[in-house]
Amino acid sequence: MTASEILDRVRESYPYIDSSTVYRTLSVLKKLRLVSETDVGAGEMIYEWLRQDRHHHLICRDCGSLTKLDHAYMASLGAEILDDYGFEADVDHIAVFGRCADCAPTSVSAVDGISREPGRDGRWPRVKVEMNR
Amino acid sequence: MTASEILDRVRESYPYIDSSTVYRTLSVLKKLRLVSETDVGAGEMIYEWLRQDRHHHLICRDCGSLTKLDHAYMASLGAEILDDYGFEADVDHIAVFGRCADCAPTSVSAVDGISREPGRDGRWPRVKVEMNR
DNA sequence: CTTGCTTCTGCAACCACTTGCAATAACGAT
DNA sequence: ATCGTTATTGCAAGTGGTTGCAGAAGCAAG
Repeated sequence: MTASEILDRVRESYPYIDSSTVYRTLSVLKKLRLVSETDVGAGEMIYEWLRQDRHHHLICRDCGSLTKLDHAYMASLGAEILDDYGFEADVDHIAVFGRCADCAPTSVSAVDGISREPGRDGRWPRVKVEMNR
Repeated sequence: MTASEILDRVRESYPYIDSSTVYRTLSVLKKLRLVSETDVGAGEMIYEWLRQDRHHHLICRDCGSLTKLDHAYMASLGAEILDDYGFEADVDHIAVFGRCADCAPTSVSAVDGISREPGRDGRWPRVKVEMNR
C-alpha cells in the first residue's frame, strides 16, 4: 500500500498522527528490512510487508500491465553477485520496467514506433513522444 | 550528472531556461532511451547518456561504497525474462543496494548488528536504527 | 515522585520533481 | 508573407517525501 493509504488507516485510530511520523516509521522498517519500498512509476512508492513468498514485478512501459516475476530470477542474480563480488544484494521487491509480450514491436522497421528509414516520399515522418511520466 | 548540474550547465548558454524544461527534456530522452535515470539514494536522480559500455552499480547501504557491476549480469537476467515471459526488460542502468564485502557481518549471532538472543543478564540489548536516509 | 537523559512527535519549511495553464515559438500549407 | 495548427516554454502551484527543531513523552536511577 502507499504511504497515504497507511496514513489514512493509522488516522482511524490516531487522528492527530502526522505524515512525517509515518514516513519516519517506514524508513526504520525499511532499514530493518521488514518492509519493502518499490517504485512502480505511479507517483507514490508502494510499501509491502516482506513475507516469505517474495516476488517482483515486470511493468510494461507501453500498456502499464503488471506481471509477477518469480523470486528465483533475482535470487540467482543475487547469488552470482555474492560469489563474484562478495556483495550481498538486497533483492527484496524489484520493479523491472520494459515492454511486455503484447506490446512487443512486430516490425523491425518500427522499433519504438519510430521509423528507421524515410517514407516513400523521401521525407522522415514526424516522431511523437508522449511527455507524461 | 544530476538535473541541477544539467540546469547549471544549460544556463551558461541559456540563462533564462527553467528547471521544468530540463526535466521535461530529460523525460523525453528517457522515453527514447537515450539517457538513463538512476536512483543512487543521494536525494537526486543521476542522469547518464546511454553509451555502448553499459554498466550498473552495487551500492553498500552501510558504508555507501559504489562498485561497478558488469552489464553481463543484467543482460543474462534480461535474456531469461525474455525467454520465459516474453518481456523485454529495460536494464539500462540499475543501482543494486546491499552490503559490500567489507561491511559483511562476521558473526552469525549479530546479523545486521542486532542480537538474535538475549545477553548474559537475560535482557535484550537495545537496538539502535539510524533514522536518516 | 523527581531528576536527567533519550527517543518520538508535530509542525513548518524544504527538496526534487511534476503538472496545468497561458503565452510564445515553430512549422506546414496556402 | 499569412494563417491555422501543433509544440515548447516559463511560471506558479502542487505532489511525494525529507528534515531541523523544539516540545512532549518515555524511562531508568536515585
